Amino acid sequence: MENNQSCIRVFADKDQINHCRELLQANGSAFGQLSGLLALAGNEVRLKILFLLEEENELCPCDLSDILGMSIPAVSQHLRKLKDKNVIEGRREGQTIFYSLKQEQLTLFHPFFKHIINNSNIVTV
Amino acid sequence: MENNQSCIRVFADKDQINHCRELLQANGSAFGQLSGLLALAGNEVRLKILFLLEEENELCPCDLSDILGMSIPAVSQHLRKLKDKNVIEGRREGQTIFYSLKQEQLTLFHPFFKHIINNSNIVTV
DNA sequence: TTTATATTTAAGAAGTTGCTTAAATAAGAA
DNA sequence: TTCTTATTTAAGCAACTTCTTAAATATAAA
Repeated sequence: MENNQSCIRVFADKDQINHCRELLQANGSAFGQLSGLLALAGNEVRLKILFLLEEENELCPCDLSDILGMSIPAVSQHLRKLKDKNVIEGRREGQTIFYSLKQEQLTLFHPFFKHIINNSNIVTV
Repeated sequence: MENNQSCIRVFADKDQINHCRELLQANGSAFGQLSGLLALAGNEVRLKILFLLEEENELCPCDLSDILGMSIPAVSQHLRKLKDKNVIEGRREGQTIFYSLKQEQLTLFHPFFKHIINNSNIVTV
């Protein structure tokens, strides 16, 4: 931002602005971490994957590809993002890898699943 | 997806796959709508804006620019996205426009604010 | 070992996001 | 009206996302 003659309102409440700055500082990396997780669920495909894992307990990339109607590499790349942020984990059974939700971020994601069910009921009924 | 000889596992559970497809269909546009909202909060700047509006009740683009340390047009463009999805609303007072959270999506976003507070406490204490 | 199956990885293209700068709009004060 | 302040809008650009296709990896079966 090269704009030094920035707006700084005449009636700006300096105390409020400082208080806000401190609020952000006090909460340190929490914003980055949380927004990172929300960005995962902010993609429709990944939200569906999370919802399906909640419902079915575990699913493999192949089945997800079939269910979602998209290529296996595309699904695999979404799963990797979810795994990288500790949202899901995989267990191998022969050639197949079954993915499931990790407990770690479930408290955050759980309300979304209810939100989906509730919202579609309103539309459907 | 041009890949017709798709993976379709030998041991795939056809019933489970069909059940999943129906689950997605039954919930119609809910996934698109919810992921759209989550994508808003999935940006660190916008998450901070939402958090600040929750804390301060209302703030103008100019103050937000000052608090967040970014240009006014950049802030304004984030506010527009939030307004377009009915998450915030503005009221004019002279030349200043004060933005605040709308009740509409508050149930969804409220847990995030608690999450931020809790998470930063863990780190700080 | 060769072949088939399940998954991942990598390179590249197309689309989206989020900033910048400059110009436009809108209201208040001189 | 002209000037200042607050905000929005628009064009352009760099970075990021998400897909595609092809190749690599890993396990199991012939």
